[in-house]
Amino acid sequence: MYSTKFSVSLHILSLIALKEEKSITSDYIAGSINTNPVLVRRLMSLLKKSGLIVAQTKIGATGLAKPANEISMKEIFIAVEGDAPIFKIHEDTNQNCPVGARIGSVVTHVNHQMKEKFNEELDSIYLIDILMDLDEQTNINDHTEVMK
Amino acid sequence: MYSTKFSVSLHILSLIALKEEKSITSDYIAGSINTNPVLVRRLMSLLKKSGLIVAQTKIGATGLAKPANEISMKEIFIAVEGDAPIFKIHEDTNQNCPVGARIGSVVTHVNHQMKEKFNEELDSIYLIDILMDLDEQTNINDHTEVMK
DNA sequence: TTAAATAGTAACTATAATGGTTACAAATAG
DNA sequence: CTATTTGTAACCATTATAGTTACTATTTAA
Repeated sequence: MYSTKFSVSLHILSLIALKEEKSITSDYIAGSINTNPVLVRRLMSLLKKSGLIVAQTKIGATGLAKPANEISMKEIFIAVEGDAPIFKIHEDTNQNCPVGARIGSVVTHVNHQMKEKFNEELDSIYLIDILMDLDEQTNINDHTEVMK
Repeated sequence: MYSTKFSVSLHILSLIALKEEKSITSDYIAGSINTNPVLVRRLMSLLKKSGLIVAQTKIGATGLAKPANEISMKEIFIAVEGDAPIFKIHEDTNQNCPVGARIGSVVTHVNHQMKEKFNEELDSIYLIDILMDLDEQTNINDHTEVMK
């Protein structure tokens, strides 16, 4: 199972996208997630390096680096989890066994196939969809007061 | 990234499916993988519990529990990696923040969506495909001697 | 110009999962 | 019976994650 990095990043990006002030700090974001600001800064640093958000010292994140309908889950996932294959492969199999000698390339092929489909799916969902889902929930449920 | 359990399981299942003797032991399989027999037995135990192979004390695995064209990657994956969601979600978000209170169900939805596609893809590949790939490789490359 | 705030990062800790190993009881073929 | 093999328990080393403290660099704004 992949770590919480991806889902926490969606939380961070949503807060930045929906903020009403002109900027938002890692301290504030950490307060919404209920975690440590350093953890938030680490993820924000990755999101910034991947060109998804704009942030600067002293004032915090000023916004998304591009519109929410141009930021796909794939970009976000790769930014924080990397672009590694889906599963690990045991190297160093016995080359004297016909199966041991050939299984590597066969499972690597399956691995690539899985990864391709996985990325396709990630690439079919955009940050705007997340924001719309959040908004829908807001209308359905009673309106919670803005965090203080 | 998922562990080597899935790819090692494909190795194990291939050996069992292609064996020429009437049974095959965890010791022999471990020799082809180049790992420890206990690790192989642990995976074989899971594959047996999920109804994919038949094995018994003293003689080892006698074969697949059903034809290779009826064993999907999904069954194998779930047998050894479980059916957990794709990524972890940070619980305990701040319920006083409108985003913190609602992001959980939104990312859970994305998680399910990803998992569903992932399973669909796993369910489109069968053990017979792996065996055919192995066979194809055997015909292309020079024939390695059977492991002794 | 200075002071306060904040990002960015290094370093450390605790926890959990993985891959590997030793050891041994239970089962069973022969 | 006995030798073999599965099925587990228990342990260890390594790695990744999540969280934390502490510090430097930057930069707004007074």
